[in-house]
Amino acid sequence: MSENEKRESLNFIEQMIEDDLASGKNSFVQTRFPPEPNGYLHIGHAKSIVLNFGLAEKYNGKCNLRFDDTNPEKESTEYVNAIIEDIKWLGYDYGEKALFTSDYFDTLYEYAIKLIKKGKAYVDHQSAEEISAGKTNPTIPGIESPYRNNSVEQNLEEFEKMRAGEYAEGSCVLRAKIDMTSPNMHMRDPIIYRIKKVAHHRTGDKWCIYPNYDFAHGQSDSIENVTYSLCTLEFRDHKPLYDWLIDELEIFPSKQTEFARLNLSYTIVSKRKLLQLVNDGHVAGWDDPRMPTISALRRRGFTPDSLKKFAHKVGVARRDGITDVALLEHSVREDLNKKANRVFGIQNPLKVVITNWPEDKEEIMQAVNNPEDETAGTRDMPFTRELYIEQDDFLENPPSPRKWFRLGPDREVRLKYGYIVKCTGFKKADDGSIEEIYCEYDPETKSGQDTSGKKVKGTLGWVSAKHAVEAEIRLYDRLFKTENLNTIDDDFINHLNPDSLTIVPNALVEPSLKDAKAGDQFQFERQGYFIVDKESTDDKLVFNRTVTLRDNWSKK
RNA sequence: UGCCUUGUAGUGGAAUUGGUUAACACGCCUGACUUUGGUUCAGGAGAUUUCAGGUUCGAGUCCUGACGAGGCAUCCA
Repeated sequence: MSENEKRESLNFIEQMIEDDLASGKNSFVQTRFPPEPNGYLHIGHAKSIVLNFGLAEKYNGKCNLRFDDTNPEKESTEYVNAIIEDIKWLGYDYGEKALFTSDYFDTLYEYAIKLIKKGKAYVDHQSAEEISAGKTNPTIPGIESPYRNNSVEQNLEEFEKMRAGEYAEGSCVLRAKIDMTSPNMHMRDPIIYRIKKVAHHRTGDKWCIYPNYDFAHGQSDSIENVTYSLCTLEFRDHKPLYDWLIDELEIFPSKQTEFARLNLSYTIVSKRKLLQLVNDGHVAGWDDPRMPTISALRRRGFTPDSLKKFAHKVGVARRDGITDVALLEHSVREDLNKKANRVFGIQNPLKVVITNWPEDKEEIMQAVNNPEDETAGTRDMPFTRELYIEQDDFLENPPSPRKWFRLGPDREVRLKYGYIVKCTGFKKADDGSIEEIYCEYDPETKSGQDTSGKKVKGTLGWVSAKHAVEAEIRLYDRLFKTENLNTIDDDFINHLNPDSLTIVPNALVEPSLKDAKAGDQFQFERQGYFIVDKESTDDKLVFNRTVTLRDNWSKK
């Protein structure tokens, strides 16, 4: 039971770091988060961010934010800014400024020349198809390029011509000279520089040749003295190349370690597919609250803490699996339960007339803002003759009182912070729907000063008809109806959940919400957590449902 | 039929590095409390650690083999 008994178990990366620190192999921890600015960050990136920045915090090291911007065709400043906003929102400190691989283009160019001079790189004039064909396939040795043994002088000259724009795009590339027979395809003379006569979002027209990932990433890590370069599993095969280049270049020996990317049930985590959802209009944008992007999760009402907690709960390992979204949902509930003030919101209003309540009487009831946080205080709620409750809270023919705690003919419930009322009748509309119900309140049962001794099972939320504030509520459900989207054979678009968004245009919320501002978060009692959307206006409040409350009742 | 990574309750993920009844979390099920069918609290079910051999006093951990899963053959990252 003592403190030292509950020794926290380390994940394999922490284990490695502590071993390195202990053995003196490393004396500090430097990590980096290296997004390519070609899309928005999503929940999977959040895992990586928390891992990299979290490790730096834990071991008193540093974590750089470095944009891996070596492909000008796909990258833009819009994405850079969005990524920076997300990281700041998560609350991480990346030092003085964000770094860019493009800042190292001069150095990288020098590195290429060094490699050529060592006879370890050559300019290949074969077409893309020829190069690809030369690599053959993993089961048989590749074929050497006819340009492979050109002289250092010639390669130097031609590489300079590449840089000067004298060769057409696609006409030649710089290749590392390694081993065309390697069983590892990445070692079969990988392309390290290609011609792209495209302006770069930061360096403009300065360059018409750009290094590839393999000749940029590890080198940038090295330039930044990164000790732990953490990446996802699919880069495992690049590691020998990563090491080979650092070795040949004789630069700081950063080390790559792979971990499994996050897969989430009912969720797609692929930049390409997310882009498709946006482009094809399946969602309203990158920050559509149904998206798994960080900006969308923010708009949906997820907090930085909830995402961090989630990342820690998921853990880090080397085998890839699929995490249940329920864990994400649990993480927000856990956080918001402590932070969000409680209010009453009625999605589908049903009028209740308290027939024994005087016509014009208004009584002010005091409501607790957050039972989990005493400092949150209380608020006033006007109680009047005509109220609204949730339609779902009344049933004309309810099951037995043991199964149904809410209202029905002759049933009693408490209106929270108000009185216990008994249903004495109801009126139906022509179409058979319940138009309004009639109740009598018991004056002895006022909240806080109940002298009746009555006990009721049900407690309902309500809002005074006269004081209610209109609002639009957007109910979100999972974007996809299929649990594991990694194992489907058809187009993922076929798996979209048609009911992922339900708009409730005429909801009513309690008067205290009148001045709620975008970003304010609440728990609508018995319903879920909600956040005021950015599209909310003074005329019409708009709430996004972050997540429902846990519900042990509807499951039965 | 090449190479790399990886197989532990439904899911994620530990196991003092070869040591007794295989953590913990989510989910699920009971019960208690409750002016949220929430929260909290107490408890429970659920694993022949993919399989088959082997080494050992002792194997989830080591060895061999099989099988499964994922990745690698973009002038993407």
